[in-house]
Amino acid sequence: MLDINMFREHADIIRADHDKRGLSHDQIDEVIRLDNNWKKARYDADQLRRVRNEAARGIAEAKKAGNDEEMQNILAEVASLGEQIDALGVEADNLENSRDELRMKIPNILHESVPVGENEEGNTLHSKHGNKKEYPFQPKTHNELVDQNNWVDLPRAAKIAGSRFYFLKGDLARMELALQQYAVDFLTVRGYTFVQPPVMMNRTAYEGVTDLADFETVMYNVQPEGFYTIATSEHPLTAMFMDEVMEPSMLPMKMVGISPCFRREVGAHGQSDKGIWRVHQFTKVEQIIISKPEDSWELHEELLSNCLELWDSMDLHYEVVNICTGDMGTVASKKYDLEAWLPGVGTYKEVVSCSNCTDYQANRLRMRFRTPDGNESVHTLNSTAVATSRALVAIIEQNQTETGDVEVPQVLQPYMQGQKLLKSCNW
RNA sequence: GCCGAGAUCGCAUAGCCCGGUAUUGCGGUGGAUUCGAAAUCCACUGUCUUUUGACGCGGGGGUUCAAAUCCCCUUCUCGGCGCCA
Repeated sequence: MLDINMFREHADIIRADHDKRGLSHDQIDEVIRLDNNWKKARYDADQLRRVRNEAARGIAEAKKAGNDEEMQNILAEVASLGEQIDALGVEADNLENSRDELRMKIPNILHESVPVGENEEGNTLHSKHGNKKEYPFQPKTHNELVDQNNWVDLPRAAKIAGSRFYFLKGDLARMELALQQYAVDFLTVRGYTFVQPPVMMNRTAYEGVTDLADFETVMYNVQPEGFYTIATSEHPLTAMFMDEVMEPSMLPMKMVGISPCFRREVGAHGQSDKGIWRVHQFTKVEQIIISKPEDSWELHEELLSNCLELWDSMDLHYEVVNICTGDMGTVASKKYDLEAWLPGVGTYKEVVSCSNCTDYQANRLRMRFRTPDGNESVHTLNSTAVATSRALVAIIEQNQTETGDVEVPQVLQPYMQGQKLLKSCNW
């Protein structure tokens, strides 16, 4: 959510941003109109409250002085004031709610380096990494490889849960665990604090970190308590400091989180998403930073460079793309994606997303830090380190041999008792 | 799950019984003093606002001219009992 002062003082900046995104100015104008009406209603209510407060003080004094007649006089004067104040107060609240409901839908201001484009076609190549290996045979898809080795059981998962769930078995499951440990260790030595968050959140906290539409299409609602299962540990880790004023000495706060991630994936269908690529549950190791505004762009590059080093260390081939205006969500101001090469499928596909959300989440969550001139909103940043299911797909396809075996990346071998090849599961 | 006690400004605290301008300490910022520092002293230190104005005592509702204070609901914390991986 953008600061209300942006609408009052710098509406031109928001309008210019909407032009870049190809959006009309209607919503901006409506927020400004509602804000003006709210200010007026509030002013009127404040004036009536003032009259009432003055009367209340008068009554208190008259009572103290034992002047009963004076007290009765004042009481008669303010008899109907309460109702008027309530009516104006309700009007002001309604205006404020409408204003903020609309304000929540207005996207973050994009960074100047974000390329302009209508959709994902407009994303620009930032850099290429690793070797695009040549295979002296026709590379198989990850789906063919996991079937051949019995590493994934989709039909039985569908039987006991539903489609897009999976059992991960044997050595592939062990490599999944190795990936988690490796990524956590990798970031811990770089000064990030390991945090395991709750995997469910209440509605209020969740509204602070996500697009409202996500409640219908992404999150599971857990009854009877009404919790929402998290779609990523970004959400609990960012909301962790909701409603708090942080000490500047705590910033930047760097965390590495791990959690299962739950996604309903409403509306997702199609052959290309078969298997474990797009699923309802996976594990993700995530980087989170809460920083002062002046540090966030440098730290955004740090998050990216952590990803590059991590993925390079596993000897994988991938590209980094700079997400364009038309492909950006509402929350991020700038976003890089890592797209790994899948030789079996023959395309690059998204495995990491690295965003600077500036003060957009912090404004909703009321997360501030202390400065000599008052409290200021912090900036929040997040980046995948590894989403294990997708990293597994990239490793399986890129490290396959002619016989359908998969080589374990060297850096993961210590987490698997030195094992160099994944063994098939025999059932 | 049951019973009891709590939640007050960044932190810690007073006020609550008995309704009438939110107390004090710490921390922070600025200033005085100093060659400089420590110590000391002074001021400021919740939010909003076109306001010598309004709001603010976990959240929501009620009673009242007036609620931190009284009543109801709710969340969380602590203690006791129960259950439990």
